[in-house]
Amino acid sequence: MYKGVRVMARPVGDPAFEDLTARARIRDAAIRLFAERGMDGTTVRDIAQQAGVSPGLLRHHFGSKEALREACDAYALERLVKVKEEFIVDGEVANAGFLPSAHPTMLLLYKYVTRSLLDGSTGTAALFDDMVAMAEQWVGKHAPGVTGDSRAYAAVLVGMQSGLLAMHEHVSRALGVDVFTTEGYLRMAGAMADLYSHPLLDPEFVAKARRAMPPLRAPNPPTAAGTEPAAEGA
Amino acid sequence: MYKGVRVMARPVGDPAFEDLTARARIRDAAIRLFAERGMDGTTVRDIAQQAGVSPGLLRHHFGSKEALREACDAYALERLVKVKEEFIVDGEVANAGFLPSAHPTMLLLYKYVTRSLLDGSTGTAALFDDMVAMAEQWVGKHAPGVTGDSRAYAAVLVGMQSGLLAMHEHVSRALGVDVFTTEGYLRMAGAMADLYSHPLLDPEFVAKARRAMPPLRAPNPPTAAGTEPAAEGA
DNA sequence: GGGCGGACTATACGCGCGTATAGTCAGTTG
DNA sequence: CAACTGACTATACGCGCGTATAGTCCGCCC
Repeated sequence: MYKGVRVMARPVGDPAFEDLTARARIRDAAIRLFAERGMDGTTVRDIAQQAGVSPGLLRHHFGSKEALREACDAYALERLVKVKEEFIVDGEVANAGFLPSAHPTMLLLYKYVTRSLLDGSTGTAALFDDMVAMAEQWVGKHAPGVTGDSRAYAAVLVGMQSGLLAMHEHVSRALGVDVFTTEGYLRMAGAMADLYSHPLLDPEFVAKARRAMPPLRAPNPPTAAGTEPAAEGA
Repeated sequence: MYKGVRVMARPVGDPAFEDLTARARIRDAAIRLFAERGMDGTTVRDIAQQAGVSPGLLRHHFGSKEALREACDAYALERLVKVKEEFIVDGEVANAGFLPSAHPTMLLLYKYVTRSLLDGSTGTAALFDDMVAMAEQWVGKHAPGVTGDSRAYAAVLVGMQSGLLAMHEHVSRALGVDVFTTEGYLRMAGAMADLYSHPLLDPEFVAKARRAMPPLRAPNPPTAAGTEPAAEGA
């Protein structure tokens, strides 16, 4: 155990902490901290302290901070697809789909991947693309009222889903409960079910709005206040 | 004009660049860079260079980087409410609501605010809360099929909307067009209109899933693979 | 049992950051 | 004209970062 600075805060919920190899402890600490503060907001010294090792050991095992991130990405993705496989095995979605997500471990991985998307990881970006492709395929089969741009529909669907998690801090504040806890996640999922199963907008209203769109495509649409991104102000 | 390092890249789309006061140029450059790379990813030296002034002048006018951020927040919010007022004046929403958003200036401000939400600005966090309150009120009046948790419904709605913009990089990649351009934004809006005006999920399926939720609220739900956030792996 | 390799720590280097401060220069005011 | 003010630059300080490197300790194999 690293004694450089007295280690006070151990991952409390983690029973087998001492049993893990240092390499695994570093990776887990990194996932936790990257998920919480992002890549830039986390220092290798932070990670090392959380893992109970010296900063140098991190470099010994992973080579660099960037390489550590890639290892975390790979690990998170591997575990996620493993769960996904278990729940899609026989044909279609065996379970209700989002329910295994309510497990604390899954929630942490979701949080990590979500943050990783914002941090610009190429690995999770590829995951996003896969999900869009899957969504487009799904929409093509079970298609509800998609006007024709199924690609955009799928991209928006996946973007909203992951984006909602990206806004977890604000959604949690509005709900008074952390949406990355089982309780909060289920409450959020309930509202999402509402949103997805009942139309929110009047189709007539939408049609009218859609008719108003084409003229806006001009290079400089004739709209409200302000000329260019930089006008004088307060 | 600052000559410390030869200034090559000026904001090209900005005709009245030279006419702006240095203070305004700094603020505009900051909004642009904060929107693009976030607060942490932007240095005061970057901002100063973009604005064509010395780094010291930034401190002279704004005091600190954090104070500059707050000035940007205030400016962005002020301009946004000004536009919002113009489009809600007489009673309800006069226009189609999201259409003034298609203006380039608005898109930049949206991008800024979205990023600011992720960067933890208290000002934009308050804006988020306001929007949730407004959404809850709206949903209460024109209520579609909300089961009862209108608060969560509103929070999810606003979270998805802003979160979708937070994922703009990935959505843009999927669509092959930047969603913060007028063209891309309108395409995205079209898909959103589809999504909002037609139910995506079978209400029967949703009801079944909802019935499966309560048992999961136990502290450690009996779900898939993995024990705790940290098990040995790849 | 002697050497070899890998896990691990201590220490330091160089860089870029936000910030501080002293100084220059033009315009204004009595 | 002298004094003052405020916009602006030059320069430097200190800190914390990612990274590099030298060294220690211990189990393993011939």
